[in-house]
Amino acid sequence: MGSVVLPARPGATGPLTQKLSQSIPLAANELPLLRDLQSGSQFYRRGQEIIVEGRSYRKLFIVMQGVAMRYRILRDGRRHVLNLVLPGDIAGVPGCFFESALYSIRTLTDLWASPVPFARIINMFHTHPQLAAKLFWSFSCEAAIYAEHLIAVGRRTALERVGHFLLELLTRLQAVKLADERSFYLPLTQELIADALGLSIPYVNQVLRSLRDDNLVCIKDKVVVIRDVEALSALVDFERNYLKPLSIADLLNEVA
Amino acid sequence: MGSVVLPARPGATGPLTQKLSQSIPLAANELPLLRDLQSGSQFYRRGQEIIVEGRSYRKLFIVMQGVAMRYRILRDGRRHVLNLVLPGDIAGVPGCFFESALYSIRTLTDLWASPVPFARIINMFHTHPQLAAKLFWSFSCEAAIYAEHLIAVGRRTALERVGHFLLELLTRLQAVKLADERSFYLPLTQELIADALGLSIPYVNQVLRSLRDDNLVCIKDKVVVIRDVEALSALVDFERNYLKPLSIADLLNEVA
DNA sequence: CGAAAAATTGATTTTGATCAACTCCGGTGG
DNA sequence: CCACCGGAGTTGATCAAAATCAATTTTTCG
Repeated sequence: MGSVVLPARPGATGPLTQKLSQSIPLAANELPLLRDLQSGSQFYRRGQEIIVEGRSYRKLFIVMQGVAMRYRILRDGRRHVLNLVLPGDIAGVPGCFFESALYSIRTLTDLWASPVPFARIINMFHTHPQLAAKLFWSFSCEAAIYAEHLIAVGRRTALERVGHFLLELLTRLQAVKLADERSFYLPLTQELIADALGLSIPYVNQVLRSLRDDNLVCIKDKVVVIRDVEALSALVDFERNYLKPLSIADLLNEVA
Repeated sequence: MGSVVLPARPGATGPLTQKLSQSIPLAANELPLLRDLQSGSQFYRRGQEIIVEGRSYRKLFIVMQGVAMRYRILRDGRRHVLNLVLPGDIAGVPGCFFESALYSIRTLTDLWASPVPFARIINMFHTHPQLAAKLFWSFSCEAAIYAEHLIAVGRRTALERVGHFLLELLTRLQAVKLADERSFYLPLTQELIADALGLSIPYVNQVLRSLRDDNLVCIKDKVVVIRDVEALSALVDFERNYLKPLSIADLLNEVA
């Protein structure tokens, strides 16, 4: 197990704080707690399994830097990639509330993440109910992402799936300042895309080539450039509503 | 809008209480609150839209009796059914934290459900943090169900998908005493199954016929009988772990 | 009872999988 | 520095699972 503890940078807020603050006003007294949750970064090298299906675990992992994937291997060896875990995401939910892990999580790059024991999260419901509500809200938004994946895989064509996949990553990475208006850096393999979208590798390759030929998407040296976000969104029927949640402020204000 | 308020039966606990209590010990002081949440049942007739995509809404709905589906219509008219909402389920999560509903929810039968304003849920994080944690836990388990759907639609054959779908419903309905060891009553149409699994209607029909011919599953008069649960589970690689969550008791005890 | 919804079936087509090379590239060790 | 190795990308030929199309029958429900 890689286990080099990163020195905590006092001023840094951490990607989770950044992500949350985009749509939820965070109270002054919540910031130190959030910073503390993200302070115990451990190092995991590329290709390492953070969570192994079938084994039990008692921690969540707040990703600080780097990328991982959550996946399952079926009995016939097929793999399905459930999602990519980006900086600011919390790895281990859902699936944490089971005797043993339902899915595996493996790093795609060298990665720093802060492990947080379950008990600490549960405890937060008592000590910081408002912050707990905000995390609850955040998980609900994540569930909306999975729902969109389900629709994409269930009822969309290969081209639409690939387009959605890339546009979603663009939007999610923008939320943590890891993407500019139209491009981002990620070590995506075509195998990974295929396993996330329920497609075969050669067909993903074919779809990507056609997107490249149409000057819509270019992937080179691990940099994904979406040359025309509007055109691609229209082509694949992408609505980013599900990634732009309502500010929870109104609801909280009614209570506070 | 149907809006006949059901008289509250003082002794009844409600399906949500029943479902939760299967894997979470509920404290004595939480029971009245849970009962109260489920007490304001409204009636919705079959085929009615409880939540309409694109419209805003400010309530969740605890289903007391009857069944509904959550779905999305795509621009080309295709429909994808995200899940079935059974008694004891809370309709409206996820998707509630957005400006407008991301999905529609329509009843499949006459249905009674108790609307609960968001503010009341949020408020519970302050007044009953432990119960809030339990609801949070419950939503996380639901997220595991969607993850399994995603795997099924992404990487399983049509036969496996249908088998999983029926076995999952059996297990979920058993948790609220609406199924016996091997059968349950539900108004499933083949169109509904097709739209939930990303298949075409004729193909679903073909798969169901082959299951019937093999004496594994029989659907007649809205009663689904799984003639050999073990054999079907083995055939379609169904593991019910994801529906049997860890009791949260240990985690809560560490705190209380 | 009658209309509409749902189920069933078969013929045909399509999307995307599978199979099989082959290439390109980056790292690594001699 | 270069040969080599393995992973990833690319391509084309062929195949198959499942979609689509088109009736026809059965069931359900008002």
